[in-house]
Amino acid sequence: MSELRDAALRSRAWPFEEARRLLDRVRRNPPAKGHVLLETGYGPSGLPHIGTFGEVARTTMIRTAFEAIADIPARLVCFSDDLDGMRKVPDNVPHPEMLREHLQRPLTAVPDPFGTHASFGDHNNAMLRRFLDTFGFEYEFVSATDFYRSGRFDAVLLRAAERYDAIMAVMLKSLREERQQTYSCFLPIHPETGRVLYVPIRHVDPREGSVTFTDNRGREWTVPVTGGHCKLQWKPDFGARWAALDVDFEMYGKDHATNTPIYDAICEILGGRAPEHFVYELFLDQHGEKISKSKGNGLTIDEWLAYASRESLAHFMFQKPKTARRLHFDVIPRAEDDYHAHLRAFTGQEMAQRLDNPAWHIHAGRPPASRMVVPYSMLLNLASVVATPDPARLWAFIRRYAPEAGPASHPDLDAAVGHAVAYVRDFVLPARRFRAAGEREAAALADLAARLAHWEGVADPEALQAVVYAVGRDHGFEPMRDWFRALYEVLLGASEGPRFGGFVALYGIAETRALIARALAGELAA
RNA sequence: GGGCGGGUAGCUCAGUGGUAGAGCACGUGACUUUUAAUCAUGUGGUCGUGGGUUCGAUCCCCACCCCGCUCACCA
Repeated sequence: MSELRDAALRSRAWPFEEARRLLDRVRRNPPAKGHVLLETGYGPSGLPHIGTFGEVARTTMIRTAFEAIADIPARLVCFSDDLDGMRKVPDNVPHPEMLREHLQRPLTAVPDPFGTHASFGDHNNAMLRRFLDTFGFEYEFVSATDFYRSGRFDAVLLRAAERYDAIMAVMLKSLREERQQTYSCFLPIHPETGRVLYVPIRHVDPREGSVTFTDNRGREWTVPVTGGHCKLQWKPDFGARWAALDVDFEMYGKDHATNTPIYDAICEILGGRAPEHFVYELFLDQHGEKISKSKGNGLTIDEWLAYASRESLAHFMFQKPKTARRLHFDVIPRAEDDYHAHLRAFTGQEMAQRLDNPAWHIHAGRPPASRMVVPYSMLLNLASVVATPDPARLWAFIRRYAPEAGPASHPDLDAAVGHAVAYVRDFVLPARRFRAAGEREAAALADLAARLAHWEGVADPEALQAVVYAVGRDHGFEPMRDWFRALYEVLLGASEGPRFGGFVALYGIAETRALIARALAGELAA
């Protein structure tokens, strides 16, 4: 047995814990399909959110761990429930009035409000795939609409018609009396309106494989359960899908946890074997409230990626999936720095430690070397005080600490510089409040500009600092701090800032004079 | 009511059956000139409560307390 496998079989990292459960499962009962199938589900009623990403990232980590300990291949299916009826119009998409006309129709039957895809469901599916591809996940995408219409689901749907009573017995037990009256596991799609109907089923014909119902205008219809003419209610849909695909593993958030026995029972009624489960905790916002699409709290994937690396997000997802964790802007810098700390630690670690290292799981066992010689939290600080949206200026500061560093040789650091200046652009610069200079301050500023105009030689930070200080002294500032405060408030729009000589050296003497001129002309405070 | 998670330094959180950790914050020093964006260093915790297992428990087991989430209509 290899050193890796030996250590992996004993690792306490959660992906290995899960992988071992999966391995036990297939040892007892090897899958006829010759591989292990992991599934993640996606509801394309809105844009993919960070939880969807997390589910795929975590499932992929388990898959990677499984492949390290088993000789059976593992596949990952990303299943989009796009035959689901659109229950409400999302409030963050264009043309809501158009969408309103298509309520209750399958998402793949609703026109794309963005006008770029064949349907709204296709659009959202494409968004999901774009995100997954950006991260380099290996997966097979399956559309529920295709799955139903292509007939791949038919055998299980026919069995559901045969065992309708058994399914209903499981379902009704979980429902209140009121809902029991109208419940059916089959949701017929109206042949004329194309809407997914939540109507009582009057008759199920297992031999014909059809269901009969009455629509809201009193007309009676009989439609096949197969071929996409009927959809299954979501709980039976889960179990039926597991049975049809022979799914071995699926994780979901704890809001689904109570339903596990129901999903499993349906799966078994339909001849399947219930997969292994993993219930993860939900994400909270900075106030400890659950993150939900409708509330719009928490972070989007795009927001995270605007201010930190993909790997830092993967690192966040690796951490403690069974603990409810806060997901908001403040956790980003730490995620980035922790990720790089683990990359650095990896090199000197024994195999057992490596398998517990998040970097192993983020990079499928082969993490790169970190070139992040300046911590991201420091970069943010630095970018904030310099208040520059220009990566080159930030790089000039970085070279004071790390002269050997550069954008080409340190791509991860360069990316972090880009993220830090994005942060400055989006949060620091808009918060700046410039004020006009007072009379004495204006005179001192004009004096400083004049002395800078006569500057010769290199822009030495210490020499420039001496000039700045001399100007303050000559104009009678007491305490001297008032002079520096004035510089920051008038020129930089903040009450604190960098050591000013150093700032002038890096910002540029001519540029500083231009900045003073604009301030004295009242352009900054305006 | 069922299920799940958390309770460790002032704050946010790591962590391990063998003397308790980080970041931030705070204190001090490095600069004869505001500030820290740097470096060094220090203060700081009966690891929720009570019991059990153990040579030894913050960690494992049991009970309890507090906080939060989640499910019960829909997905």
